[in-house]
Amino acid sequence: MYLKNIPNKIYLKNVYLNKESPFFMKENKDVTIYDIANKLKLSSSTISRALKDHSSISEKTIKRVKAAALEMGYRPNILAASLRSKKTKTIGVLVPTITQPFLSSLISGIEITAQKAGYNVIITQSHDSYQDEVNNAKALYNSRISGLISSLAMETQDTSHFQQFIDKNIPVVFVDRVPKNFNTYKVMINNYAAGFKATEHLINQGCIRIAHFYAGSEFGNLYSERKKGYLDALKKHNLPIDKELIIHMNEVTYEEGERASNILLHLKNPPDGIFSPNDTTAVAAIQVAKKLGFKVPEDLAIIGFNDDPISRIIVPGLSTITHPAIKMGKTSAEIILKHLDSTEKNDITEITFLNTEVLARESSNKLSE
Amino acid sequence: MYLKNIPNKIYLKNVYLNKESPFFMKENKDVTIYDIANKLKLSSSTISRALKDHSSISEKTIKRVKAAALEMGYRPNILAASLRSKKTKTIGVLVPTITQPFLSSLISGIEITAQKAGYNVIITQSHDSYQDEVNNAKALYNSRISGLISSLAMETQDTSHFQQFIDKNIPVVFVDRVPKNFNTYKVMINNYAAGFKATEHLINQGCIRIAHFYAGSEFGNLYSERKKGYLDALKKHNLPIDKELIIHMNEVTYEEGERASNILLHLKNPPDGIFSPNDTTAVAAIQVAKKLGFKVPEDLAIIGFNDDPISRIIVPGLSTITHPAIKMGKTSAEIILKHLDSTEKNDITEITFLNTEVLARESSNKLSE
DNA sequence: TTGTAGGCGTTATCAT
DNA sequence: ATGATAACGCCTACAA
Repeated sequence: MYLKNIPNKIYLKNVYLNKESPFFMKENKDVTIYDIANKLKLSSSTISRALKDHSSISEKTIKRVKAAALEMGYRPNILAASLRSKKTKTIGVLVPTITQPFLSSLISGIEITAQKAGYNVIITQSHDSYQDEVNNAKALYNSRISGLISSLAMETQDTSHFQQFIDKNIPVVFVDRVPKNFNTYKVMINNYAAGFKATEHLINQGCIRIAHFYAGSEFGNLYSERKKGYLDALKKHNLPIDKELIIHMNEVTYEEGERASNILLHLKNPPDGIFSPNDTTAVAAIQVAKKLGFKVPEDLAIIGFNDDPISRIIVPGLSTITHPAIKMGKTSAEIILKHLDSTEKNDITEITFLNTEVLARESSNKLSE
Repeated sequence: MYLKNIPNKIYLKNVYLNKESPFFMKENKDVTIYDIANKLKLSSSTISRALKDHSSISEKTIKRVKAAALEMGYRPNILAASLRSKKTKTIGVLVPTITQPFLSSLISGIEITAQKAGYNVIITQSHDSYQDEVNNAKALYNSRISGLISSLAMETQDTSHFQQFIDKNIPVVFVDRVPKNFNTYKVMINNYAAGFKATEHLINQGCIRIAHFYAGSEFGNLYSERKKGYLDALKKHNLPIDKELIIHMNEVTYEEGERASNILLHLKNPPDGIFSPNDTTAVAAIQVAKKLGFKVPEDLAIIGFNDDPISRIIVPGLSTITHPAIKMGKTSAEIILKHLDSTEKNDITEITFLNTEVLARESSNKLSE
């Protein structure tokens, strides 16, 4: 009887031997279930069960145990539990950067949902570099995350570094910038439909020569889908497609937006509308237009994409496509949690499309004149 | 000889019994140092040492071990190592929100530095709620983070929930919104000096009636320091202090900025300059001023704080105070790493002040006329 | 309802 | 230079 739970007892000697925590320091050893067991003359397994309200433990014991745990300042050792159960309760996030408004909102949504479920969120940034993405994926894998949420780096063409998660049945959710040929959960908006809507909105406002910025690699097919929507909207309304009005940019930065806008607005026959696949470049367009003496929206209507904070601050207010960032984050996290909860095989090819809408502000408002 | 390393062998039976991973699934068991040991007819301790280039292991063995590890797809189990060593290699971050440009940049800096050192970053948001801050602190504590970086919630008056970390010798770094009476690492800017510089800049531009927005609780003394700098700059230049021009706001939001600006610009004797403690409210001031027919900077010069992305996009460009967000993040992480590296007692009362500068754009440029 | 025992994977200590 | 062993704290199959 008095011999049980010995291991920890012996080790207590170390409290006095360990240089880093001599007995006079308050850096006291953590209380374990063994300590509670000894105090209550119970076994460690009973404590373990009681703390989790196991059905086989009597009400009375459960109460005693919990009271003692509280009093002794017990905190469960997640590491030990994880090692034993092989489950970590952490979600890994791997995105290009966290400083873009869309992505920081996305992560915020993930954090809120994870938080509630008692999960930790580990973040990593690829800075749009393929190599960093590969390295971070490896690091997260080694950290034994229980699920991964990722948005691809611009550079990424090959996604085999995500396969390791699938092989271990660790759910992977791609958000927004998703790969074409990788079977796993995806949370995205319908970029084609959004591009179509945005363009049609300009057409409805009376634009007949609509320009488009078009960006990035073909792999994360997000921008090319928006472009398709743009083209099809023109077709539907019998408007000619003028290649001169479709400008490619490498990055969707303010500078690239300025460059593209300058090209467009110096054409002999400049556009009367621009559909920009991003708010930053749309704002650049507004500024360049104003500088060159174009009136927005009278001479040139502009619509962006994302509903970034600037879009409501710029004058005139930028019309844009709403992009439900926080909701996408929450949804992604929910998918992970659901996958982990269910014991059966999940269908990981599920794709969730979230809704987007035209948010009309002044920059496209030609009709009220 | 053939009996050693038995434990794992026996357990292998479970591979066939475990419902979640029957033998025909590829969800194979992780390779452990025992597996390598068996294959090479060595002991697990030798493997463990070899993998860490321990000096007592022969070159030859180290090579053999590493080759085998690679070939067998070994990955170290961080959980087991952490449990054993009581060290986790994770940094916890507890901030009001990650969607503010300043904070997302801060976290980005933290992540970059942590990444390089092989640390994970766990993020949590308090949403400026005291209760959430307390809960998140507890959760991070239970996750056994090795260090904490935090910026206080607006609501927070009491910081005793951070004491648990100090008691366990877990380094805590407060950034930007730091508590007055809590002895630990702090990384901040000199808000007093920055407020002084900003105000003096406006005075040098010829302003003689300078207004100021003033926000938030007194506890995180950041805004009150900026205000002190403002007041002292006026004094130094023998300008009167007019209480009418000092407007308190509860939050530093766009809406509050609009409200405050409207009050100011409807005064009989409106200001000819505004020092806003934040870019968002400064931008609001620009917009309100323009709407009311004030010319910026001719009638009203404005300077903000932070150098948020909007400040260079708004027209006229917003003069502001640079706030080295990424650097603050990197510095905070470095402090944590340094603390963890050193075996001696550290001086945790160290305060690091980072430099800020006036970044003059058009919104305060009265002199070039 | 409660207890026993052994293992999760690694590492430090003490041998050899 | 290498090996045996116990311990980190928790959990669960099996026993009582």
